[in-house]
Amino acid sequence: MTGRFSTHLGVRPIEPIVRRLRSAANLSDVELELIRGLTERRERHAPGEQLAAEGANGVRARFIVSGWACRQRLLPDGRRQIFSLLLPGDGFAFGDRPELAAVVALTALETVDAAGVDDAVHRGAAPNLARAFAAAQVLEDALLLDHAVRLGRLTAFERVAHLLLELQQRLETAGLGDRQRFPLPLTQEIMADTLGLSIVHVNRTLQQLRRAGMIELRSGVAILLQPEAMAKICDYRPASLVSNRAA
Amino acid sequence: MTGRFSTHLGVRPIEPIVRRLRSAANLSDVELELIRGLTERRERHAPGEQLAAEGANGVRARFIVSGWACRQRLLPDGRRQIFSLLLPGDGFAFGDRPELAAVVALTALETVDAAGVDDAVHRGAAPNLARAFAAAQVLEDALLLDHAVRLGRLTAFERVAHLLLELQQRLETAGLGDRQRFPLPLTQEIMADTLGLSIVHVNRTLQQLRRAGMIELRSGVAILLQPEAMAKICDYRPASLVSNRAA
DNA sequence: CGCTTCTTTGACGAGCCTCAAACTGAGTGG
DNA sequence: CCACTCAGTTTGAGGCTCGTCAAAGAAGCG
Repeated sequence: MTGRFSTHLGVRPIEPIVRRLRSAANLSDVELELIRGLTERRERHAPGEQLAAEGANGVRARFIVSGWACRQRLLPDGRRQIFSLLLPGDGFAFGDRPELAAVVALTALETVDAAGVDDAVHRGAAPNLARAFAAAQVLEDALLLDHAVRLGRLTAFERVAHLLLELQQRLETAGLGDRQRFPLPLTQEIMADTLGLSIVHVNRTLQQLRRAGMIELRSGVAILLQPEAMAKICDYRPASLVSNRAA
Repeated sequence: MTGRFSTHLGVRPIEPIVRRLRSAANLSDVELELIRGLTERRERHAPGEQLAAEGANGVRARFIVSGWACRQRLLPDGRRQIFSLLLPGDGFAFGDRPELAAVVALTALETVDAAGVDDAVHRGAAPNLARAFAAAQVLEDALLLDHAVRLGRLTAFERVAHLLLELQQRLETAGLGDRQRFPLPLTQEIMADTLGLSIVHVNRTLQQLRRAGMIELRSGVAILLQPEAMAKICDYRPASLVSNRAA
């Protein structure tokens, strides 16, 4: 039970997508209908299922309706690096570029085909949506740079804090959490592979954050008790500030 | 003296740009002339000079003619993370997206304005160039993911080896090195800030590679004595394999 | 030749990893 | 309804990797 954050029976299941796009650009009524009308080719995926292979071409664009996924790469010896977490409202495989990382479901997942929307945008038929997509792309790039800083120059403590703040912000934008509480359906192994740490060390670092009175974690829900203090510690600056100003 | 690799008095100074673009798509004669005709607004920059600020909008597109630069971010306490090294033939500030990282000269640098080329591509006036730019963009993204793996999941030894292999490959593509030898005008501090390591540890890791008989470093020139063995150790896979197939 | 920047070395300590095992909680089947 | 299982979390012990501090060489440059 994830309580108010349950994602599998949302009354308006498409809403996270709408909220995300609207945060980037004002959409026309026609464009809104285009998004809200996305019901074709809705699919369910089990945790661990691969939605797109690394190097794949021509994958159809999809939005994530509920559940979490990630973009990742595996090394031959089993080491894994997760590049980004994909939340409800996020999309992948837009544009016709090859996939540079595998897309994998982390939880039970619901996705919907967005090839039509992708086409409309590239045909020039949806200028506001095009702007929203461009902004989303900039945001994604910015998040990847943030991630590189985390991996290269932050301590374990800072990395965990920084990631939690990023997730809080993104989920709030998608309408799935508030300033303090948000769903966090990740195992510590997933966090470890995201943050470039071992499982054990992630566990100990989370305990540090708890003992410091900064966070609470219970049954898939995270609570940030002192978001400002956390942001100061790890120099967190909301990446979306960039994207909102994209012409 | 960097010998045969000297970059400051090249007979055909634009050639690295041409070679890079040609490796991604076949250019028409008109497009080639467009590139070779780039002589306006040629500029020199001293090491450390900032060519674009983080968050800046509307920066004019430029190609690097000679010298090395990087994209980077600084933390308030002075820590630095370098996201990518920009080599002769590379460009930056293409498209009208905000700069997500500062662009800074690492050596004496020569650049040339490419706003005209950028415009031509976006007006649809240079379809092959457009394809080359798209491929370059994919390659850049792929390199950033490689970088994230390096930072998150490779050991110091693997990181250094992986970076050297990447640079060998990119410089060979630009016509500035061969399978074994290439110019490496980086201080160990720059490598450290690229690889998420301390200067001291980079130094000791380079010595390890030397003692293992894998590399030689002398006065700004790197020699890979066993590129295949190195590639195996750090699971290096040439990122450009992806980009060459971009539609 | 003297300065500065860069590289190298040593000593030491901290952060993070590995191995191993106990604990918890949510199914699942008898 | 209660073992049983399995995935995930937590704890402990020990050690390696990597960082910090400090200072001594080297190398480039005016």
